[in-house]
Formats: sequence, C-alpha cells, structure tokens
Amino acid sequence: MSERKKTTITDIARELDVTPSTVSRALNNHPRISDSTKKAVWNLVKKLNYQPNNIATALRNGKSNFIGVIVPTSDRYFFASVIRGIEEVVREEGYNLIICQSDEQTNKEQKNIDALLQIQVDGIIASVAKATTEFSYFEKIINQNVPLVLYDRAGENLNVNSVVCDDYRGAYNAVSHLIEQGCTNIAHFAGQQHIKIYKDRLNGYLDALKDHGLEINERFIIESDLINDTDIILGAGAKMTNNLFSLSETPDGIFSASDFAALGAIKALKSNGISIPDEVALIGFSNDFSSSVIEPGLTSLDQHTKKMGMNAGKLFLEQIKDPKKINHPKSIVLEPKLVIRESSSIKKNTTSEVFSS
Amino acid sequence: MSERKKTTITDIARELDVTPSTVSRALNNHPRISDSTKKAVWNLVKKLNYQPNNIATALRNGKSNFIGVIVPTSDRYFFASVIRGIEEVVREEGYNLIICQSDEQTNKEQKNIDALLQIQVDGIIASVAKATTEFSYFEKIINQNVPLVLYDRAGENLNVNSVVCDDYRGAYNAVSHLIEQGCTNIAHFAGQQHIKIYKDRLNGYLDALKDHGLEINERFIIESDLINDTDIILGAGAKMTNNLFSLSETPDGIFSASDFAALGAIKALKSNGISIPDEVALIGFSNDFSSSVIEPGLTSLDQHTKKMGMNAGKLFLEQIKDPKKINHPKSIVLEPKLVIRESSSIKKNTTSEVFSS
DNA sequence: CTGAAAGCGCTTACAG
DNA sequence: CTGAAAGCGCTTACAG
Repeated sequence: MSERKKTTITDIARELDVTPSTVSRALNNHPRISDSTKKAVWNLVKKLNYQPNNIATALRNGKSNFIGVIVPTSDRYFFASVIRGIEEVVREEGYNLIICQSDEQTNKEQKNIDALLQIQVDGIIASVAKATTEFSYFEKIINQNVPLVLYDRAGENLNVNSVVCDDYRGAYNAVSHLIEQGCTNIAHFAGQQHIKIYKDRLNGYLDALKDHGLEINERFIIESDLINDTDIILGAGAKMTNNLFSLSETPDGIFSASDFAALGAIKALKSNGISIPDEVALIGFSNDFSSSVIEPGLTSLDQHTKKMGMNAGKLFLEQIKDPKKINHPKSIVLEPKLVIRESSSIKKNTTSEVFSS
Repeated sequence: MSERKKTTITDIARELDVTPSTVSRALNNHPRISDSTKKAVWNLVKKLNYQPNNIATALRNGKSNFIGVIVPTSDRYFFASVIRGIEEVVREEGYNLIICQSDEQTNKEQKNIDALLQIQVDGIIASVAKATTEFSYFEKIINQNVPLVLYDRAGENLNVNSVVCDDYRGAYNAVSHLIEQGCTNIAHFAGQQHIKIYKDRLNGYLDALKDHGLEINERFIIESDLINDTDIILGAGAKMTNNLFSLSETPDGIFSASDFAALGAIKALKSNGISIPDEVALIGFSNDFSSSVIEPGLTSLDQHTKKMGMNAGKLFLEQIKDPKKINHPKSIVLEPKLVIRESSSIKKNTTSEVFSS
C-alpha cells in the first residue's frame, strides 16, 4: 500500500517549470498571472487531483476558517437545529464548524474551550452549560481577542454579542393564555434559578399571575434541574405531577419550563384519569417534535431555533468583519411563539393540529 | 483593542534564554530535558497562558488530529447519538470531530468530502446519503489513503471497515413478532430499494412471511422515500395508511421501515377509530424517542446507535494504528433489538412501558 | 507577468 | 542536557 501521497503546489510548479509563487497566485486567481499559465495550472490540478492543504494556508494566514460551536448536548432537536442555522450562514463564507458538547458540565465546557483555542478557531459560538455559574473561561476567549457569540443561554455579565429568547415574554404569554382558558390555579415546573432563562420563565409566570389578579401559591412552584436525559425527565415530570395532585388543593393548569417534564405530566395525568385540558391544561417550552406526537398535543413555545443559529452566525460574521464593533455588543432577542395544541384548548376545541408542528 | 496576541514557543524560549527546540521538548516531556528547565517552562506557560498552536503542529507532523464525520442529517436523534459514541471513543486519543451534514444529497456529500480532505483530516467516518447510488467519491478518499469507516448505510461494493445493523434480521424478527401476535395480513412501508438497509428490511419482511406460510400481497408493500423531515413524513405515513384502508382487503399489521411513517399511521388509524393493536398492530424502525411518547407506544427496533458510533470510532483507531489491516476490512454487524410496546401487544397487554424507551 | 526569499509556529534528526 | 538548522505547504511584500 502506497504512502499517503499528496500533490503540493511545489509538485505542480516543478511539472510546469514555474515557481510555487506563480502556482499559488494562479490558484488564487491573481490578476497579474497570464491566462495561459492559469489554464496550465488548472489543468494539472484536475489531472493530479490536487487538494490544497488548508492547514498550511491557515498557519500562513493566521486564519483557520474554523468556528467552534459548543452545545450543552447535541442529543436534542433544539441544538441540532441551531447548528443547522449557524452552518447555513457561515458555510457560504468558507467556514467549517467544529462542534463540541459540554454535556452541561463546567469542566467539559472548559476543556472544549481550551481545545478550540488550541485549534486556533476564528471564533466561538456557545451556549453556556447549566452547571456553569462563573464565566472566567469565557473571558479567556475574549481576552485572546477571539470573537465570541453566545446563544440561548448567555452569561449575564459577559459583554458579548448574543442571540437569546425572550423567555420572560414567552412565559408571560403562555401563562396568560392558560388564564384566558379559565385556569386559576396554575403550577410551574421551574428550572434551576442560577440559570437566567429559567429565572426569566419563573418571573414571566409570576408577573402573569399578578397582572391577572391571581394569587401565587408557593407549593405550586416546583424547582428541579430539568435534566436533559429524556428517560429521566419524563419520569421526573410524572413524579412532580403526582406530588402536585397529592396536595389538598390541586392545580388546573401547569406551565412547565421544559417540554419533557410536561410530557411526563401528561402521561401521569392520563394514567390517573385526569382529563386534559378540561381538568388540567398544560404548556411546555421548546416545542420539541415530541410535543406534536403526544396526545393530546402539547402546547409549547417555539424558540425559532434555526433562526437563532442563523443570527448567531451573522453576529459572528459581523464581528469578524468589523472587530471594533465588539465594544458595543448586540443582543438579538427573539420572541418565542406560542404553538397552541389540544393540551390548552379548553373551550374552543376547533381544529386539532395533527400533522404539523 | 489590542491585536490577537498569542504567546509562542519562541516567546517562551527568549524569556528563558534557551532555544525553541528546548522549549518544545520540555513541553512534550522529552526525557533528556532537565527537570529544572521543564519546571521553568511549565511555570512560564501558566503565567503567559500559552496555548500550543495545533495548526502548526499539524502541518509539521502531517497529522491534524481531526476526524471528519458525515451525517445525512443531524436533526435526528439517531445520528446525534452515533456522534456521541464516536466522540467518546476518539476524544481520548486526542482527536477532534468535524461534523458535516449531507442532507441526504449526493452533491453536498461530495462537497463535504472535498472540504474534509482539504482540511487534512486523519480519517472520515460517514453514513452514505440516501440519494447516492455510485461511490466514486468514497473511492477518492480511499485512493488518498485516508482511513474511511462507514456506519449504518455502507456502500455495498466498497471494501472498507464498517459498522452496520442487521436490518434483515431486525425486520425478520419484527414481522415474526407480528405474526406471533396473530397478524396474518401484514403491510410494509418500504424505503427506496437502491438503499441496502431498506432492501434488507423488505427482504426480512418477505422471508418472515414465507417462513410462516403467509401469502405476500403486493398491494401491501408501499415504497416511498421515507423522507427525514418529520412534519412531512408524518403526513405521508398517514396518507399511506389511508390508502391501505381504502383497499378491499385491509391489513391487520404494519411493519414500517421508519418510525415517523409509523407515527403518522398511528395518528391516522386513531382518527379513523381503528383500534391499535387489536385491529391493526404496528412496528416501526429506529426506536426514536417519539415512539415512547406516542400512545399507544410504538414497538420499534433499537439500533444501538451509540454503540454503533463507538464501534466506528474503534475501527478508525485500529486502522490508524495498523494501516495494513485495511486490506482485510472488518464489518461489525449489530443486531437490532425489538423494543415491544403497546402497538404490537395484542393479547398479553401486561406491563405497559411508559417511562423508559 | 514571474521569481527569490522569508516566514507562519512547531518538531526532530543531527551534532555536540 | 541543549543548540543550530531544516522543513511541513502555503502566501506575499519586494524586486525585476
């Protein structure tokens, strides 16, 4: 078996009796290279199946054309969709993505950041791991003047470009919708409160209750880590639901900060013969594909994940093109869209949405 | 704003009054460097926050430590899980993954391959796009002596390492299970027959019928592209089901080569008041998360996706370590596991699996 | 229109 | 134990 033999610019130059400089320029379509040499070079390139060595170019140019993307976990539809959005935008400008998973753990997140910096990425697009409470590692990126864009979960005090959801508004609208449907005792499955998105969702919930003159019942607010493991969170959602319904006073609505916990709740309610949405209406968050699969369909908040990715990509490109702008970082805020399904359509059970999410 | 200033080995050398050679050796823990210099180097590395430049190392060593991974689409749980498996195995050996999506299209697949080769990946792990019928581009990888490992969808005549499912056996077992449950008229939602996995699934279906003395009804075999877009395939599954049930003779079982088509079928059957599994039993393929969400739960075939990824990673590492072995490529075949849920439990409706997939 | 030369940051065979 | 030198494959300012 022959060695991995790769044709180089030098090989082409030798064959054509010119210098590597000329070949390089021909390949880059430099204006002051004659058409005849360009043609000769191109022909030979085809014939020898020459592949430029990006690594060498990267070293020479100080630009790798890599963007590091950190996702807390790629097992979820949410993040896969964000990646698609990023890719669509940056691929056109010749960037390749290096995707890393932090698994929601701070130490993995830090390892990812170090690895990406060593690879000399031109920028990092990240969503902060749930466990992370302190952002010095992200400051490390900034200090090395590597463009950083955060999406969905942004560090509150980091002065960087970001694209996030208006979680407060989403929660507020969801709970208001439940109230409009006639719910008066609405429970909330909350996430860990050191994470901004979950704090915002809780606040949206609280303010919607207040603004509608409803009382807040502390026992109806259940905080948990809303872990991403689908098997576990389904069971956890069911357990929280069963706990809720062992109270003397029970809710007639649940707003869950996670779709999966809400799915577990639906399963638990059904197996206890509690009718949805008539006795209890539910709303989840994220509009995962499975919320259109379950019956009754789960009302949820679509976070425009692909759009989120595309915006993150755009912010990155802007920052690359005009590095000074970073002194005035932008935060793009997307308003989540309430996708209403059967789980919250108490009165007007008109068209049940079956085949689209 | 200061330039992106990166400390280099040369900087450290100058500061310590030694040569870059020494610093490089110290960093690589070379045995013939004194402990004192090593210590001095390490201290300065910490202090200056030195990050080795992997790009330079890659160029010098002719080894990038990148592995290119091509997935037909990362929107699906299936592939996300494979990636996890690969990553877990190869990360330990210092490899980073570059993930590309072909979106099931041959031209994107080819672009991905070219991009990966230019980036000088040390190997490529890929699953062939559905549209691809001819494998010259994969031969290009092989001709450049870049290790290639295929997973799930392998080119039939490509002589490379691969890890695949025993789709024939999985289908055979699924259909046999339906027959054991009492089904005698079993329909099949088939995929495109130029793709080996779908051909194998069809053959497993056919042979199971034959071996159990059941007749084959051509009108019960419906071929389609089983497109990955969840919204579309749900509707398509429903439509195929409605067509089936407009025939004079209707099936009492459906074996679908795709989970999503089966989900669509369940929705259609339910809205037509046809009871599952009593009147029609169903089995899907892939054991997507959503098959445990729908009610009744969809029986499906688990493909051990993470294990598939881990095996692909291992095959790659083996090949890197002993390049000669590739003359005798290995094919690891995983047996899919039938995960039985309510959709196929006609008689023995014992324990309904609710919170685990 | 093309060439000669230097350099991106690292590593390693050769020498001492 | 350490240094001087060459080179990985490319690009580009300088020169002609």
